[in-house]
Amino acid sequence: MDWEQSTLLKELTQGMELTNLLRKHLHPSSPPETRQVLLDKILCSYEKALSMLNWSEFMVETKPKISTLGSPASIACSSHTFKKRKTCSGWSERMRVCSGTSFEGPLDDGYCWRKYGQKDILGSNFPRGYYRCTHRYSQGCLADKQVQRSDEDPTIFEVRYRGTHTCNRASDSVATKLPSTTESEAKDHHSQQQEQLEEKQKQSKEILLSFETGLKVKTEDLDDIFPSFSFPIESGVEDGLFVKSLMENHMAFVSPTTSESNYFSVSPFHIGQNLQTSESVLTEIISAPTSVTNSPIVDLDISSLQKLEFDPSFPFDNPEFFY
DNA sequence: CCTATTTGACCACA
DNA sequence: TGTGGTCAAATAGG
Repeated sequence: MDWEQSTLLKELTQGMELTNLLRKHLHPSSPPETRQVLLDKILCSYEKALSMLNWSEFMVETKPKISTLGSPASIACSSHTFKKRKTCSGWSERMRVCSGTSFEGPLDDGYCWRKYGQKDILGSNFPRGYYRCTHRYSQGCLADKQVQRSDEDPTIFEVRYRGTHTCNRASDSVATKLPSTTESEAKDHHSQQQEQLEEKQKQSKEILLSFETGLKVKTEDLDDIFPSFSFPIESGVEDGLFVKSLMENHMAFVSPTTSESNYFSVSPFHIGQNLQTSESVLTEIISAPTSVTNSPIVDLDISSLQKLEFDPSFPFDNPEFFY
């Protein structure tokens, strides 16, 4: 956790320094663009710091409790095959990503994941893939996800997320902050790889965009499966986290690839910002169907989320953002 | 070379 | 002891 602490400290310190810098540029003679850039950078720093704190807090708060997630078989199979097994806590609720066609493989959610395992799951027809953020060691990003093809509908992928992304893809192309003896040579190679990566993501998103109309993200409220488990205090946290994961994905799904719209290539930390302002609304949307006992599945279309993702105060007109 | 994936081994936990 | 999660060596691929 030393890395996390130092990064947190660094982000907060940077935020303070930038604020001081901004103060100097408050003069009307100073160009407004500079203020805008500084403001954006400050927000970026603080959001990153907050994002890290959220993750730590989440780890502490949810660890002792039993996960509200059922076994993977709980959804695919009827309840008689369900085992009340404590899965690894801290996972977000399940999201079901449907491609609408027989589109091969799990959908690209905009992040770089590295597969580290695959396991056949008892009672499931399809194996579960285990992924972690590519930047786990380079940037200490602790985001994880599990992907499993649904038994009911093989075109649907059930995706579960754990942790939030603290990585910053924008910083990849910039020289790495970590001390490295082979920095210069690694940098060239890295930026080259980054280009390939971006190209790959671009292609995926283009495909995704063409699928947008048929794309569905569903969640299931597992309180129906765990009626005896009620965590009124934590449920808000969980909803928030779930929404965060959901937002991150939708963010990726709707990301345009054109160069003129930089906003959508923004880091997840900004999703967090928007999330905080609109969380109650989103939570309401998502938790509303929990009272519906016979249909716990929620369909969320892109447009409803897209509206919420837009922050009217966001500086759309600033091309320097994240550069 | 380097990075990503595959896959059997290993481990923790119930 | 069985299961799900993770590790790490082997392998693939650019």
